[in-house]
Amino acid sequence: MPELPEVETVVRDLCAARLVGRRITGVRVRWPATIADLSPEQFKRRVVGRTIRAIRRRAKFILWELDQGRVLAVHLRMTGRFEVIADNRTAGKHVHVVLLLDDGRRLWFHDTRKFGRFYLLQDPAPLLARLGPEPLANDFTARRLAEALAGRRRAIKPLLLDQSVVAGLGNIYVDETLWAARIHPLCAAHTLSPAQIRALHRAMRRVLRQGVRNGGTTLGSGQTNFHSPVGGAGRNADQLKVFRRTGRPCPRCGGTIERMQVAQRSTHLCRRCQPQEITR
DNA sequence: AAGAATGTTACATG
DNA sequence: ACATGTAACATTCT
Repeated sequence: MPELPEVETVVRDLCAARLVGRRITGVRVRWPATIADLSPEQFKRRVVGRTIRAIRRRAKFILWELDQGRVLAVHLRMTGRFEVIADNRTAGKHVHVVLLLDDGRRLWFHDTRKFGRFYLLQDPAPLLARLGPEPLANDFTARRLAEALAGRRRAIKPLLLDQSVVAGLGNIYVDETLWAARIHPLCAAHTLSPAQIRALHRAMRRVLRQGVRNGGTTLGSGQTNFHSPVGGAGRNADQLKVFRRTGRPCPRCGGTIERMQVAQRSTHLCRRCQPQEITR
């Protein structure tokens, strides 16, 4: 579900819901594996009483900065989802963590597939140490992208999915970026021309910014699809050019969008716009 | 009703 | 050290 634009949308939504300044007055853990490294009891003991000082994003992590120098880093993985609850509904079976707040509201963590993780840390630096640059940061230039790709002989798609190369892209936005840059997903990174790297850089930022502007991508209508914490679906699905559009016409050239497997992920492309370079 | 699903990591092999 | 491939996590959706 969540890639950079979705996680950014979640963080903005949590901030807009005025969670900063609230104190956590209680914790319920219904699926202990969600809490990394700590027992639910240890987690509860360390979190209850803390005040939320700030909520930020790094790559696909949501960073809850608490008082006493603690940070709760949450990774949503595939189906993790926060929901701010202001009434007295009862939690459904996929709500695995509940945080009670001092203003009477609750925060639910839904996660159908149970891959999401909460890391409660004194210092998040080790967790974040291996992440590559933020693609939307002001200082992420085409030159920095070129540096990140320098000397790499791997195919470009698996490299862009690798969070230590660039942080925040996932399967949707990589396919959309490569289509926009007219680059074949199997193209070896070291064969990209400077012009292609500039195109890739521009495409990546345009595609991600559009995703953020549209409040993320919600695919289909199931429970497991992305929703921001106050319940909204993202509006970006309409803007996707190739992702899950197999067999439909390429919006740029009219060719047929194809699906192939790359790096064990389903990959969508237009072969006419994204020719595979001959690599040796 | 089999296969795929927005993510990551550990492990094996080349 | 680099690269690639597979399995695993757990459940739902098409």
